[in-house]
Amino acid sequence: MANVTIKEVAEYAGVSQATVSRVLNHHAYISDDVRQRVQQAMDALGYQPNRSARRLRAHSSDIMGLIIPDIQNHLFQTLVRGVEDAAYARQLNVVLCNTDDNPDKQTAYLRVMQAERAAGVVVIPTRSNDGPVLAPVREAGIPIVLVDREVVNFEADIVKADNVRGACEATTHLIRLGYQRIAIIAGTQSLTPGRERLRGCYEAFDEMGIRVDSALVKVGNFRLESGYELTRECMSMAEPPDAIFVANNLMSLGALRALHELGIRIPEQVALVGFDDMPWAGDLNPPLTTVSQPGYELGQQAVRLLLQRAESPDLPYNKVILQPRLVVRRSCGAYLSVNHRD
Amino acid sequence: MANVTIKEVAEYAGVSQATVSRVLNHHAYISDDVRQRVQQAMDALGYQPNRSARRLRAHSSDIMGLIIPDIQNHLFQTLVRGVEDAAYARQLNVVLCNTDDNPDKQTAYLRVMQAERAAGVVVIPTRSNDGPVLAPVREAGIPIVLVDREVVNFEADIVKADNVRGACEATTHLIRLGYQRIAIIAGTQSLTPGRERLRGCYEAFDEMGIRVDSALVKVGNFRLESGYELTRECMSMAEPPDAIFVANNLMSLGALRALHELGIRIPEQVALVGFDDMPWAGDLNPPLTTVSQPGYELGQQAVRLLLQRAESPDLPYNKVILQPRLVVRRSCGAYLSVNHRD
DNA sequence: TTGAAAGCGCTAACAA
DNA sequence: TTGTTAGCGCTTTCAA
Repeated sequence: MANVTIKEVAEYAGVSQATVSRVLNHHAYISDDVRQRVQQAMDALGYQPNRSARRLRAHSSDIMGLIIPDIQNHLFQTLVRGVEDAAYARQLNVVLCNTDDNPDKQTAYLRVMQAERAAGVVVIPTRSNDGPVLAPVREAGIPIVLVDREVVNFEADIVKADNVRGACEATTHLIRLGYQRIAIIAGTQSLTPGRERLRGCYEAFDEMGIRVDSALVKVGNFRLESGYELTRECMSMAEPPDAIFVANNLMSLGALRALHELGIRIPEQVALVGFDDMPWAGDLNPPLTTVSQPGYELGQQAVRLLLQRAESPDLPYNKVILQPRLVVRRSCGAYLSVNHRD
Repeated sequence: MANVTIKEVAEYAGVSQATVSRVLNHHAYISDDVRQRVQQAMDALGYQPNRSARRLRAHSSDIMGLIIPDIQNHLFQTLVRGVEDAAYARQLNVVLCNTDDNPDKQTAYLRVMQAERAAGVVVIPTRSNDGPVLAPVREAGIPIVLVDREVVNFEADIVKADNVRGACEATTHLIRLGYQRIAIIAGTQSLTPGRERLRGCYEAFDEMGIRVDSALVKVGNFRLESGYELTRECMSMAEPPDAIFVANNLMSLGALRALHELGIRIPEQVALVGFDDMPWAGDLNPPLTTVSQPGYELGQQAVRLLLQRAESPDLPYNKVILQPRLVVRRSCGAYLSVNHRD
């Protein structure tokens, strides 16, 4: 019943395998008569070409890999949608690999992609020193596009948001609102976004001529628990901050939880600004001010770069930087005077 | 540099391809001497077996498909983690396919999986009449496990939560709290969870001897916008409800947003209970009472059934039903008397 | 314990 | 316009 081969189709249609193959691949120079007979045979038998065999010949396939660190992170979810829509429009099947920020898993998935002769791979690498695992894949002829995070000693096409600018804007916003003791809960410093967002904060302080209190700069790891812990740490200081900038969405949820548990009112007692928007950020308590990254566009651009790279492997590498946007809601206190109902 | 073949390894090591293959597959009866030479050759050359070729011979592979309708839905995200962890522990690589509830995409991905000779596929089908697209895949020898949603005329292993019980508990909870006009925002009725959850509500009304006001039963489609619209509809009634049960997480976020926009206080003016928990449900405004499905366990069980099916294709089909759990927070008004701060 | 050879399903020369 | 044939990289008889 299942797994009909080209040979059987050929016999059924009374032609050679090559002819079936030609029909399959829409070759020119096939008589209508034969084409129809073959089509009918394929339909009748429920023929489905064996991809392994095809790939073995063609040394390539119509799947593309998308390797992300954490499916629970809304930014990556949006990115996935962007990649999928763009890929789907070009007849590429996206296979999603979730590494859980585990380099071993990433290596395993890269291996799979290489072995599958994927048409390309979009990667948000687990670490900045992932070059040695990425390089062989590229050398095997598989185009790679990085998203969000750079890798040392591994130049490649990359799409990312302007983290420095986003963090700088957010921090400036807080300074302008008059907060005096602004705490920074930074993310993993071995990752580009972690470093850049912290840098953005410093730039804002610099520009506004404010001295940084290093006791108020905490470095976390982009996970919820980390935001939770560091927020509690902040608020238990002798002189707690009056505002907190948190470097990603997961950590800001942690911060929110910590503040709720401590019974601290936001933004009256401490203002909060996060990085990465979430569709329900406006439904949180209070509605959360965030720096919104264009996740969907990041994904689309990644596919665009991938296809471009596949076509012209020797072009110089591209760096696409998209602009984030500060979405002001209640948690930063911007609406305190007009909208203060507590 | 890349794409070393078994032939090259064999030449390098001075043995035959067959021998290299044996080393690769950990056959018995190989001299240590040869084994070591081959190993060294593989390392030196950076050999990676070509999966397409392997699969072409073996008619199977070490990837398993996980086909989900919506990566933005937290339930499925948790499920993915459960599947991945279980699969990873058994050396299976999970490829995730996001159908966006689009039957065409689902068909495309199923085709890919079949062509890839996947070791199995875990599917949350887009529609209850997906039987005709699922059947051929199974007939091709690929085990299929359904999760969450049943398919008519397609018996298969299935893992799901006890939707009836979950919805019944939630509704009973609202009734016990004394609400008189309870609205139901139900989900897609062509899907099992949609039907079952609505049934659960009716059961609760029955058991408690309450007459259902059919004007208060609205049927949506499990999407955020749907929850939003129907909630606005409810609240604009001449006699609006004093409590709302919403049949999934996305729709409850929509409901929340609608109520916020209308300036309606929860739970004072209307109580709210959702289905499907989210990690940040406690940080919403107000903290949301939900029926929590064990997404992670659903995923793990699915993999378990899949492997069992792969081993013994002819066993009768299993139906695994896991129990949900009502997580009481503020939105249902249970804490109104003790915790009323507004 | 190892090697030679056939063949998995497909495509692409080359011939006709 | 179609068929014959070789071979992609691997595994697995069968023979040695």
